[in-house]
Amino acid sequence: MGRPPCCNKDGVKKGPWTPEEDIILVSYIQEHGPGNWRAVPNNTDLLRCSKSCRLRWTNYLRPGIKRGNFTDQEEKLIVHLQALLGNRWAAIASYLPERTDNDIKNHWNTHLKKKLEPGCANRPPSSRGSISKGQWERCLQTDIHMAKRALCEALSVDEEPIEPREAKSLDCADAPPPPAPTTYPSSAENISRLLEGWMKSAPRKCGTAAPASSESVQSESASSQGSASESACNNASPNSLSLLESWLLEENEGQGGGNFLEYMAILDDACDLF
DNA sequence: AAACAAGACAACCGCATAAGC
DNA sequence: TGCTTATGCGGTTGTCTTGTT
Repeated sequence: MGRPPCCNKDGVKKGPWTPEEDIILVSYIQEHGPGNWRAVPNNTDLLRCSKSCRLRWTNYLRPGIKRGNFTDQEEKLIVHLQALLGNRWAAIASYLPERTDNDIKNHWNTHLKKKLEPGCANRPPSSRGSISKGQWERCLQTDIHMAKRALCEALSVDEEPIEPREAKSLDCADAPPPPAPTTYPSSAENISRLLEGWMKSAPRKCGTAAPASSESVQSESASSQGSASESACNNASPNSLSLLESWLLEENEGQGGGNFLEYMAILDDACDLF
């Protein structure tokens, strides 16, 4: 179908969000909860379309979002998940609950893709057009061992980089963090301040502390879309990753198979996306 | 110090699909 | 059952920041 009618309306504001707009949006969600985005511009003074509101919330304002540097481990995980799943950023993001799909996509396009391009060893299964659902599911099942090894690499912080040529580029986790941006839209601290008051009064869903800073928060998902954030909420930690880690840990200790079925379930979830 | 280039990231656009009627 | 609308997702663009000359 076409675009939502709201985006065709005249007078819909575009461009960067202002602090005032953020506050309005956060206040509304505080009161009504996320979801029903259509109602947001109607019930507030926001001159934004519903999509814009949803994106602003999910990509920037939502509690539990980790911003800033991607760790070496996160980068490896993204690289391997991208190799497995292709450019299905929402699916990849579900394995990194503190990161948004947009964030992962941006990081991939600006950092990781360039690092991998020379060899193209981690070619994704191109696009959804070139492979059928059934084929892809079979591929995924057939390549389960490859996936396991890849994730093993991804979760092993001490291991060598995936490819020798990445050695230089993937070591940014040790680099000092870049200076915090100072302008409003880029400042996580501003958002933290913005949310601080709200989080103090917001009902605790996960029993985690309110985010004093966006770097330290646990995911308190109020997101409507969120298998990712909901799962993070339920476990107070990225459960998928924990399962993988524990499974791989057992595997490495020669007790493999214990959590394999659970991991298969995770991969089944990934398959459900096709 | 100014101009330019490159990088980084927030936001938008359009398509696909689920949901409701 | 088909149509309309809302939402989610991925690709792309625009803008701001930072680095270099």
